[in-house]
Amino acid sequence: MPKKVDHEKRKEMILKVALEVFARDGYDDSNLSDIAKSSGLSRATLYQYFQNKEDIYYYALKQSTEDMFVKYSEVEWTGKSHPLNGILDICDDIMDTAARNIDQIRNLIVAVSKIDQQLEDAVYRRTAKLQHLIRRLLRSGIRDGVISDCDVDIEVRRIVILLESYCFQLTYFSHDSAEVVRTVLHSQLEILKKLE
Amino acid sequence: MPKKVDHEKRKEMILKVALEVFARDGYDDSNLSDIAKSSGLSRATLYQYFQNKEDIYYYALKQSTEDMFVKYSEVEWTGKSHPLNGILDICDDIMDTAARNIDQIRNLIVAVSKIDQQLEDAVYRRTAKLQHLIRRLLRSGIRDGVISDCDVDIEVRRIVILLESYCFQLTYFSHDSAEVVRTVLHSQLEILKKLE
Amino acid sequence: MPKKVDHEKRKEMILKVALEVFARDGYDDSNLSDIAKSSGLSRATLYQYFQNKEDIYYYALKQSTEDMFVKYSEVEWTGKSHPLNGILDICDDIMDTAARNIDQIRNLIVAVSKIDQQLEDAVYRRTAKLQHLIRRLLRSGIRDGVISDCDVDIEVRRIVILLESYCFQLTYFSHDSAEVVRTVLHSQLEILKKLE
Amino acid sequence: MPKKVDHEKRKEMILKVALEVFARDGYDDSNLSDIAKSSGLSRATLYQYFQNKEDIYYYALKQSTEDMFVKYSEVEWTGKSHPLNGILDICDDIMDTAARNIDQIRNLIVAVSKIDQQLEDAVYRRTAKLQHLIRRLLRSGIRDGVISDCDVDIEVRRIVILLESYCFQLTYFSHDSAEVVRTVLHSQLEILKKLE
DNA sequence: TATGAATGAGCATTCATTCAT
DNA sequence: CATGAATGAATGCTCATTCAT
Repeated sequence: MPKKVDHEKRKEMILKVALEVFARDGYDDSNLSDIAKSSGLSRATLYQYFQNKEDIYYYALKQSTEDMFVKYSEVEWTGKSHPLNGILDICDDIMDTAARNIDQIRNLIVAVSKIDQQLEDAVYRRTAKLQHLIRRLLRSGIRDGVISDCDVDIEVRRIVILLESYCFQLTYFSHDSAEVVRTVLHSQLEILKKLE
Repeated sequence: MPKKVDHEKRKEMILKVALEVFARDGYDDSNLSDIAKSSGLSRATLYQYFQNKEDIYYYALKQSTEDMFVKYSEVEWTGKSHPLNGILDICDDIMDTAARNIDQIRNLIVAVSKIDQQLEDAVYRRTAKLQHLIRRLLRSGIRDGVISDCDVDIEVRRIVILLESYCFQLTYFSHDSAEVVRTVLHSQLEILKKLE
Repeated sequence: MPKKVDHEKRKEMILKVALEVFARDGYDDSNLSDIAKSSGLSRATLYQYFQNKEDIYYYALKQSTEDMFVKYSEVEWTGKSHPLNGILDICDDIMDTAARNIDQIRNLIVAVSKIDQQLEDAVYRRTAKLQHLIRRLLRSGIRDGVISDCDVDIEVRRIVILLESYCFQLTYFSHDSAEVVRTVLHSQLEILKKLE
Repeated sequence: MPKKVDHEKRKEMILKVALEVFARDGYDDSNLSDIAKSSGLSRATLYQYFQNKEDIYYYALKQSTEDMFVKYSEVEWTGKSHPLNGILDICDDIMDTAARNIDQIRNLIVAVSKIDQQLEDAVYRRTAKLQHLIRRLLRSGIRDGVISDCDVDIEVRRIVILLESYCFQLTYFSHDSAEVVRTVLHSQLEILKKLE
């Protein structure tokens, strides 16, 4: 039973390389030769690990996003002094992460809009836990009287959309522009604070 | 010089057709055969009007954006009851226009990020007059004491960025999501209103 | 209006070359590079005349068979001394033609069995007029009392099948073997002669 | 030497599986992966039993044909009432067998025409015993005065060729068409019967 | 002996671009 | 001016075959 390489490890390695290539050139302008060369493998070998180009793309993105959002399902964000601070911390953390992984974000945006017909659903699914967490924080804040009564669903959506916009600015414009979105987000959260 | 007019007319005609094709299929998935066929010309003839595919794309987009923002240089927006209402009307008008031309917007976003290396500058150039108009309105409002004192440049940038986000949501998500951005924009403008 | 080459002529030239290549290598083992090279054209150019490889194959065969059977719709075969001699002449003519175009025949057999799922129908369609002619000759012979009463349809079918077998022997075996089929065919026709 | 037996057994098993795959998909459209998977072996292992794909094909066919014609070397066919009935029985038996194994026959025809350059010789070799048997039956009939004097070699060849034609019709056309060949064969044998 | 891993060679197809007329 | 004709350069994908373990 010869088993020179760890199949899963190789797969991940390829995906990592592929993600870089896709991020740099986009799906259409990239080609398997590049990915193969960067992987130190032949084009044919890629087909032992993945069905086709789209398959590689799909899994590269999947892995990328799963890594990115997995932590927001944790409970560590709930014990804050003020629920809005919890939300704010989460949002800041997401934006910081995004800022540190611009390539992945860029790729994600271009990518999903091509493969997944319903980007909205795709993002929704991936951020479902995150949205749930924010919703819970908002509700507890309203219950405790520290967040003014508001339509929770709409506020959650606003927050998510601003986070998306942050990523968009990051991708297509600059870090500076993205930071402006951060101030808007902060300001929107501020409005929710109940005046005593 | 009647020939010259024909030449220009035909050029514009090609660009118009090209824009439709690009909007429908995207840059990569479109091809010159389609544009030629839709123009009623041969593929080779396109090369007498433009250097190459990218050239056609570039000018098609340029024309598209120029058409879109040309009206915001007018002065009709200045005579409003409250300068913020003027800004609001302009923003709403832009967003309405965008909503009515989703394909062009989508194209624009994907396009410019490919050709123009500095998307930020490109957008800046195209919206320069618009930004100038908003800035003037803000300043006059502050001078008149109806807009609270604020960093005008930052506010203008916020507005522009939110408008961009509106377009982004329109392109990659849905009309509904985009409308959420509109509420954020309204809310941000509301904050600027001076309390008496 | 430049028109350096006659489109139809070029098409025919390509088909002629293609037929040779297909006849020599078979459909699967042939490739467009070969056809292109033999045509003195580039691979890409072939696609200006035909949709794809299968298309070239299809038309090459179509042309080949149309040429081959077109003459049997003529009436020149009817004025013979004995209707069986007419049939015999036709059959001999077909077999002679086949013997002179072994490559085309070989190609036809391999080809149609791959592309056309219903080879039987394909051959039937192409030999319909021929069958009709033989049927008419048989009937007139029976009416005149020089051909013994028989099931005309079955006899026609026998003749066609023996002609096919002749081609089959020609293709997969040898000219000599095929000639044995000719003697069988002759002998079968002889049986039909009415003894006085 | 138990290993040796296993080796042969496995070889036969592979050939059996291969024959099925080849019969189903044809030589070109089949691939070693399929054969390997169906054999429960890895692709690489096949190369320990056979040189290459063509080798597998060759032996698969060889085994197939040997199985098919092996019984006609027996003597059970000689004790018939009339030698022509013996021949007729043999021919019918062959045609029945062929009709029951259309896939193998089809494969055989396509196959041998590819690998064996001299198909005629190949078939001759495989049917040598059969031809010998028929020849003996014919001669004994002539000697006994129940079969009219004829060129035995030619008649044997006719019979073999009609049997081939039966298989050909079976492969490329239909069972019905093949049956027409059977009537021709019967009719040809009938002619040999000596009139008293 | 068996096989997981890797690959070279090959193929159909697309398309932007050039050029002679 | 306009265009029919031609093509080079890519690209995704397949598969028989080799080899180290």
